[in-house]
Amino acid sequence: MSFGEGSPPEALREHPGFLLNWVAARSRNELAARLAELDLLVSHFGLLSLIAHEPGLTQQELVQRSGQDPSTMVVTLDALEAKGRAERRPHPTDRRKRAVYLTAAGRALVPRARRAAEQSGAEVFGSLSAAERDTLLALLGKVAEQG
Amino acid sequence: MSFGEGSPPEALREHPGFLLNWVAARSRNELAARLAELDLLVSHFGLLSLIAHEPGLTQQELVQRSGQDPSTMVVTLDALEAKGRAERRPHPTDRRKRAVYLTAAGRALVPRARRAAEQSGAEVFGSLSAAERDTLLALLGKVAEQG
DNA sequence: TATTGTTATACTCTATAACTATA
DNA sequence: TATAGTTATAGAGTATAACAATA
Repeated sequence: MSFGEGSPPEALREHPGFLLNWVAARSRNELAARLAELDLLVSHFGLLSLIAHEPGLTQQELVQRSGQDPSTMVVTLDALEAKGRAERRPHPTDRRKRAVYLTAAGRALVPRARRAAEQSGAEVFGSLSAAERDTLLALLGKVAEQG
Repeated sequence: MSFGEGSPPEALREHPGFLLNWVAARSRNELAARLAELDLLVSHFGLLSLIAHEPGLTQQELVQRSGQDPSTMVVTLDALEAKGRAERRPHPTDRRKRAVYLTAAGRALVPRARRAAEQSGAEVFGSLSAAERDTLLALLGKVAEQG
């Protein structure tokens, strides 16, 4: 079943999990399209945000915070580094570790990407009032917390 | 960014789209785990539900209703057919077309899969009250409608 | 000529296991 | 012995393009 395009099949609308996945796929596709204009993948945006939030973390720490696989982290960081948006630096006390920072270009990209994310959010959730959007966010937050 | 395990990174919680995808991935993983006990993939469950809802549709019609790619539809139906859960029959008036039906085993599987989906839903949305779940469903439905 | 279903193929995303260098 | 990072590889899941049969 491929999600997020057109409208969801009637037969499955009653399932909250299905509807959730459908809407999520649409929001994800929207976000991907917006971020593509900045030459950014969704996963790269996520990692960029993490590094911006806590610069100097090791790859292991980024792995823990993102839930990404360590090997995937290597590939993602390679890509960010190849585009000059992040850099690995030697860790001050442990030569096995690499501390990860954003470059100036990477830092400049964060607010632009954040705006793109907000625009895609506005597009997807445009049919909801501000109050409804707050309610949705609160409910999702509640579900996410009991992981 | 791999979604749905542990708890979402603080830095991204403010984005409704991100949170949505996070929760959706968790619900999807939960559903996949439940359906695996019935030897069912999520995409197969979706298609099974579609066929149960409107038996005798052609593959093209299933493609339109599901949003799946035609080539993917072939593979999915092959798998359902190999497990004796669905069957292609000749179309009465157009020899190019195949009418798709569930077998008795396929029909018997639908309520069991539906129960599994309900259980996984209860697991994921367990922290919400019934009223909150209704609200969430209504809000998601509203978002989904304006595709 | 257009449509239905099919095949072969390729691409993206992610995970597993084995390796290295350091601790 | 254990940990951080890396590499090579494989597995889902999905999409693209070309094809045969039929309309």
